[in-house]
Amino acid sequence: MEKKRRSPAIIRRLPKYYRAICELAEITISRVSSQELGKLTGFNPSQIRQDLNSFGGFGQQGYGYNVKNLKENLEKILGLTEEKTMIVIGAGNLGKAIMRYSDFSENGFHIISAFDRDESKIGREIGGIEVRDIQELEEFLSENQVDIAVLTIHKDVAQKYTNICVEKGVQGFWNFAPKKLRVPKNVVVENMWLNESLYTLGYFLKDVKSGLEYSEDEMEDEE
Amino acid sequence: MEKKRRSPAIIRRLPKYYRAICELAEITISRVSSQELGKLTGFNPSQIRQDLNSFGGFGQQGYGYNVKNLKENLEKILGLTEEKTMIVIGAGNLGKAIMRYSDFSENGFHIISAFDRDESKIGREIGGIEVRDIQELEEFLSENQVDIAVLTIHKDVAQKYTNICVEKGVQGFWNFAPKKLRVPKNVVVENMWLNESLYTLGYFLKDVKSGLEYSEDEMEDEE
DNA sequence: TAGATTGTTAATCGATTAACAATC
DNA sequence: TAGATTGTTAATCGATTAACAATC
Repeated sequence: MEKKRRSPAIIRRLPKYYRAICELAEITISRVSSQELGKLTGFNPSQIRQDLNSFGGFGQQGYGYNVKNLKENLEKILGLTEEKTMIVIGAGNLGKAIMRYSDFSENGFHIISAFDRDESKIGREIGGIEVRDIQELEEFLSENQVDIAVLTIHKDVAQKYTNICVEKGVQGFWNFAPKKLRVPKNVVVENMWLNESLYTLGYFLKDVKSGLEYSEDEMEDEE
Repeated sequence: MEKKRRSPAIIRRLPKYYRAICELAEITISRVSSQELGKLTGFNPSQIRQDLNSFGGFGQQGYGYNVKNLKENLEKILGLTEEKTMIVIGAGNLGKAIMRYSDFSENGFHIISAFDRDESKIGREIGGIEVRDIQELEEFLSENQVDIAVLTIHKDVAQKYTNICVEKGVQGFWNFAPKKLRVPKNVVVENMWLNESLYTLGYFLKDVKSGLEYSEDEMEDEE
């Protein structure tokens, strides 16, 4: 299976292919061409073929891709069939929102605990997940295998708790704190920076408003 | 000021430059070179100069960039000095988190109302913002100028409320619902898709784990 | 077999980086 | 003036798209 170039750009398209394929599977469509997949996702058919082919020949000439088969392959590539453990560090509004958002566990992402320093939160259960004293983080990590730490704490302490997690072998970080983290090479950080996203939106909005609707109302997919 | 090529890639770097410049301003550093800015942000100095220059000659040969000046220019470019109104559609966990996150208003992004269909939420105040009946959305939009709608509702109704907003002149959408929206050309959508982000993290994590720490422990910035 | 559509190589396009002249 | 660093053009690199042979 080890093939070809695989840039982060490719990887970020995979979930989009996966979503489209899931929708097709849901309405029990059994085959799809790169052409059709392109229509659904907004990507170039050629690009889709190349992306998928870099992971293996999932298609069949003259036929296209088998939906069920491709779905399974994408799940395997993305690792959605494997069970992953997560902890949430910082049970504030955002942390709570993530804890209550149960959809992740459908794809193997399980939150097994949350941590906070706030007395009033410690001991409570949110979305069926216990909130522990952040003081116990290190001990918890010694006793539990954790794949991903979700950072929903203040940016000023994000690095501190990242270090503790790294020390204890956590290799994945989903970072909502607007702070660039320093981590060792074999550790992965995925940033979810709300403010940067909003600023970007603000720019494009300003842009479009100053452009004064040059082409009124034609519907098109965003992106 | 109208100059050069400005790809989305450039625009998405601007908030990163802005953050770095803010940090410098905070510790009262008055000048910075593209070289130093590169160190702080992880971008190539050449790229930084080109990016900034596409908006105007903010620097000075032999000196670099004046921090205060560059900060102001970035604010102007990003439109952070202008006041923007936002509404939150869907006062669930995520919606609430955003309503309580007051930092946005520091840069001119003001949430003026929220909407939900849930009786128990309607009439309540969250983070100082009133939650209204979603039935009143259309009326509210007729009476209030809204720049950005934050979509934190279920994906199945995201398009429906987007249409209402578009109809009433809303041109910016910050979309947390995992659903590609169809909008007219002069409307901007910025997607914040948690699940795609998490899937991507999952992939890279799997990748790094299978790579089995080929180069133990060297610290480096992520990204 | 003919038609369709992939897999894969080649061509194009755009974005990043290097180089250097301009100039503070 | 000499040194530094931008602004800007040119070179490189990588990613996207087109083309087409392979093959179901």
